Amino acid sequence: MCRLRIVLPPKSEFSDWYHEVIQQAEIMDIRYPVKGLYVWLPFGFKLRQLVYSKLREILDRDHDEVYFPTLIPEELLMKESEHIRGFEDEVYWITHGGLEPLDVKLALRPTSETAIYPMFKLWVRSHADLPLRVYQIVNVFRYETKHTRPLIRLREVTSFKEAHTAHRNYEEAEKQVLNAIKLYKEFYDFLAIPYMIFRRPEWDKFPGADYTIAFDTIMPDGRTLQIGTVHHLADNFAKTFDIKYETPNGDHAYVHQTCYGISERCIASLISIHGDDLGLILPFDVAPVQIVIIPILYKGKEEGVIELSRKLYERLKEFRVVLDDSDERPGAKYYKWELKGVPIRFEIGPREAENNKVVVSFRDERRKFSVAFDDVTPERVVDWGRGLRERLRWKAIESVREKILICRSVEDVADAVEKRLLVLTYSCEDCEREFENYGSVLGKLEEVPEWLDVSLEGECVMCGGKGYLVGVARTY
RNA sequence: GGGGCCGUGGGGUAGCUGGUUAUCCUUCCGGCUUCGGGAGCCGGUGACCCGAGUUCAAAUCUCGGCGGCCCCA
Repeated sequence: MCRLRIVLPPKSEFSDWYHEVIQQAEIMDIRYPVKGLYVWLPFGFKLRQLVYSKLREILDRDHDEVYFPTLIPEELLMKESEHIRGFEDEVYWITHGGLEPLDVKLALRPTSETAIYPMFKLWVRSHADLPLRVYQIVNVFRYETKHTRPLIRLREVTSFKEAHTAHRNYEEAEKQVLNAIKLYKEFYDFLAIPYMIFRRPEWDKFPGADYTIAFDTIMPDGRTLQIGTVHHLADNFAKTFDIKYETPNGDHAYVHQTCYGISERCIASLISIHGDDLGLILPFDVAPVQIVIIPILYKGKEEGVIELSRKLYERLKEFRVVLDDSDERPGAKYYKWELKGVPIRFEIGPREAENNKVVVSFRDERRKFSVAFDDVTPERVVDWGRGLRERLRWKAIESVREKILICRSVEDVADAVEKRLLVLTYSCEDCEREFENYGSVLGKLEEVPEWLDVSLEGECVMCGGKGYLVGVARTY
């Protein structure tokens, strides 16, 4: 009698699923008529705000938030030669003011090093000004020519959190790199997203950096997604932008810098890794709607049901809770709020009203159980939220783990990458680049995740020499 | 970087070897009725991507632009 309407493609068809879920769950409207630019819808923007306020909270402990201009004059952008070589083919240029051609072309920032560091030169005078740690959350522009995808490959990255720091020497900057990694771990653990940390190969590091550390996660189709990067810049930019400080004994020295960033790809991974065939599954802390209460109204028995629903609503007001008394039928409401990833649902019908109970269902498990109304306290709800995050975390780790294969021979590598697995194998420095023939080389694994059992060192599968663990995969 | 496919109401589509009022589903709006996993009935709003060309006549054919999707490197 009730025809099952298929609204989402199954998650096993990941590309289609992703495309649809982003629209249907009202994360983004992807119909904006410029390639690579998308509109954040209210629900998606709320999710963004909740996720980024966690990121802010983490950074605010020892960084200051700032805001630099979007436009960078050509001369500054071009100053660091290696840096600009990495970006020049994807910079947007402003060439006119009204009808007048501009004397100085202005770039829409592809990232902000060249905007920020000339100011660092002015700000840093003595060793007492160091360390200097700032961050901003801004849009950046890149003229992508390949496939653009909402939240993943954009021409306007709308939510780029970039941090920039300056230190007295290489070692202190390196400590900051480790600190940044720690902060990013905390952030992704909070989102229950598994990650692996790689040191990018020389040819793939950030243009102008001494080295680059990257966070990668694995999407449901087996391709990896880079969801965070940390760069040690040494004194490369300091020399270019002449950022010097006076040491305690009166000498002058160049600062050593780091920068590190996270973009809305964190939202892409959040959606992709936890979601299922019915839509989003969001951790309790970042869900725009944390709780939905659905009254089940029978003719003539509405009063008690509405009364108990309101009472529950009042009691849980400190959370983001919706009492859905619209005139859709209960089943339709269940599907709607499941699509939107609401972690906890309460159902209240005549049976519950009569016995002072409520029916509870968690988004990830979908089984229902009955609880006495008086037992539904805010503390209990927080507890349920914690439990849900743990379950999500383990489920995510499982799904990532089964997409990793440890390979002991070159043939296995080729085969596994073809099957969309993330390959971990051993390589020495000389042979590392050879693996580019099979997929993208993610670099040297910096540390073994607690959920993976593998040794960081072994024999290079190419030449038999002393090797370290490297990742090879298809990437986004 | 190379190749292929496609643009029709808000979403998904039929029509495309040119010819009357552009098909169906869904969404949306109004009404009735119903409500324990996507109810039903009645009524209504709403579309041929843009530009040029061919033609008596273009959603339909040709070219260009813009936009989207897929495959390979």
